[in-house]
Amino acid sequence: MSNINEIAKLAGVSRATVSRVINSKGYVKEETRQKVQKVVDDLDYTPNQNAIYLKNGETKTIGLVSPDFSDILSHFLSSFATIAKKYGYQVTLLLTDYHQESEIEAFQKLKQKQIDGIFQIVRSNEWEVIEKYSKYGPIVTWQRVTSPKIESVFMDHYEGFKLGLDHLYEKGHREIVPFFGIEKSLNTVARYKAWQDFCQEKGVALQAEKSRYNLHTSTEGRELARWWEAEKEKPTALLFPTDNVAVGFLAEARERGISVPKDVAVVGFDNSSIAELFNLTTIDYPMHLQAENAFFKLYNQLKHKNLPLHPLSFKLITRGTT
Amino acid sequence: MSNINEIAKLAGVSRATVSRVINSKGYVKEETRQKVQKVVDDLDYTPNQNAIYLKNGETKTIGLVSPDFSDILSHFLSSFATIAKKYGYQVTLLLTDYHQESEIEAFQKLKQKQIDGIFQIVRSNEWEVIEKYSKYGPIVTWQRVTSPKIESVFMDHYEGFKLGLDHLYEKGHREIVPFFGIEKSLNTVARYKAWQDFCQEKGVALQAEKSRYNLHTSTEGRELARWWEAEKEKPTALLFPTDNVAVGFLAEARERGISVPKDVAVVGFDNSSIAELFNLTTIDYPMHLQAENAFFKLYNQLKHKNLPLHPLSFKLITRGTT
DNA sequence: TTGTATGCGTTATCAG
DNA sequence: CTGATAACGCATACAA
Repeated sequence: MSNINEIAKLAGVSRATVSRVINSKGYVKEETRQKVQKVVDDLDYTPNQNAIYLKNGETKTIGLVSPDFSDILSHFLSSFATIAKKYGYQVTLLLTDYHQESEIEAFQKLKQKQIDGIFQIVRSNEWEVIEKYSKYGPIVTWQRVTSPKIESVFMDHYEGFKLGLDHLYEKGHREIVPFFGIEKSLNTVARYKAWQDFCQEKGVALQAEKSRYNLHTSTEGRELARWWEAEKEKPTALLFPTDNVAVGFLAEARERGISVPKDVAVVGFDNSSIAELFNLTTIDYPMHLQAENAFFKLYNQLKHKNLPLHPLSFKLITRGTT
Repeated sequence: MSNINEIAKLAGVSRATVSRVINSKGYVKEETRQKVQKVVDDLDYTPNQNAIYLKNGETKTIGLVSPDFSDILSHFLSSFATIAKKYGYQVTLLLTDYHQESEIEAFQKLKQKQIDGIFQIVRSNEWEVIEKYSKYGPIVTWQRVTSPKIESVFMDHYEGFKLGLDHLYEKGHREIVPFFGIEKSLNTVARYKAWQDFCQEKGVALQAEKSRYNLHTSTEGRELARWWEAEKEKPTALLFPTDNVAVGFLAEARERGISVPKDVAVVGFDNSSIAELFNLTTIDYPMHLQAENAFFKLYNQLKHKNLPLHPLSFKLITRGTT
């Protein structure tokens, strides 16, 4: 279509001047600036990004590698993309569908100069395979990893879950049942371990048969309220995998006349905005800051800067449901 | 890093020859081919895609524009990406989060030569705004649209839903309750209209209060089984928004000793693979073919070809649940 | 304040 | 079968 040459010719200036106008860089007399701008507007000209990428040797784009559309991804992405944009970067989603080859393809984009860095939610290939790509650009992951080449923004959910359990114990509860999200995820494993250790430490019985996995929606939370009501030996406190599930429970409980926390105490997880609306005691999980840190780590490597990172820790937010 | 020049120097040949080896194009003596290949392997060389894109004037990439991660998107994407790959195209996901400006940014990529064409699930901007971008590359959409510039693979769900309702009527059912997916979606509106028209045509009562919206998961299907069981005036037939929801109903029904289709007839929607496993009567919704058509339409415009399109129509698949 | 010249890394045409 | 050379569209150092 139209290129910088054409604009230059029509405006009666050199390509360099057109470039200066487009990028508002360097000195341009206001008069010529307007002249050039008019031609740009008239021809509806937009620079060819591939030429710019090639010239600059960077794409100002970060690849976000994930095996699928998860709930985490969607939250993470929005925080990550926002902070990235603030620093002039775009984010492109690279879905692998749990295929190792697709993941390799994503990393190849780093090598092929299509993206400047990668943030990886969950890996499919071995770390040794992934590590090799770090020489083509920075790689940061959400998972726990001990590699000098790959940085991480991992948070140990063991700590967070423990916070909730201890809080309920202090409130006098001895019949605590926790629920979990994705069964095989490392975070669920860590949370489960916290439960195990808690039971052993406090000498209370771990009633595994009452717990459940793969809970995500508020609809499922509602269902749990019906389950609790029907249960003969009712637990006195429940610890939910997300605020979302917890508020489903609260909504159904309210409709059924179950009194929280009198009949049963409820603790959520995430401290999402809905938690406050339901006056829900929850564990603050600073995913937003985690996403910012992830970007900062990439940016620091890319631009040899030293932007400070947010300190990350789980926090108990005590509200009215305990 | 290493570029084609370096390879050429080390292999003692010209850039042109290296290019021929890399792309297996043109004549190269086997001996020199091997010599070059060795250097390529040794240096772990990969061509810079931006240079290739610039040179070729195309990226062999289609942008898939969607406002969010929907269930539809995930299914559509996998079919679409598969057929695209077969023709040498990649697919990149462009999420707009329902923001008009984000959608514009996605279309800008067409203008900036970052993608060759666009498939759009659901628009946020007016068609007049979107149309303007069609001069930079082909645009195909999943929605209904009458524009000479934008092609569509729209299917009217009215037809499909009608098929299910008529089938149940023929089987003698007069107490039919349909359920729906996303409340405001155009497809839901079309399905609802089919229900209205059906009731009027057959002279049966439309019991809107028994129906429900926003049903997606099999867990929600299970819940509907419990609802049905508790209901005093039980409908004799149910029409579900997706097979997924329907099989949840079937699973729960089985556990509760509800007999299908004796106690209640069940019809799904989509004819997904799970439908066959549950011997579920359903409406075949050829999304896979729709995705292929979407790509073919883009490809035909891009390459001035004339690949034939699949004929698209809803089909009733009668199985054991009616 | 503006223009000239050069290079980013690749492919394709044309000669040899 | 191979190499020199000219694009692709842009940004920038340097000169003017």
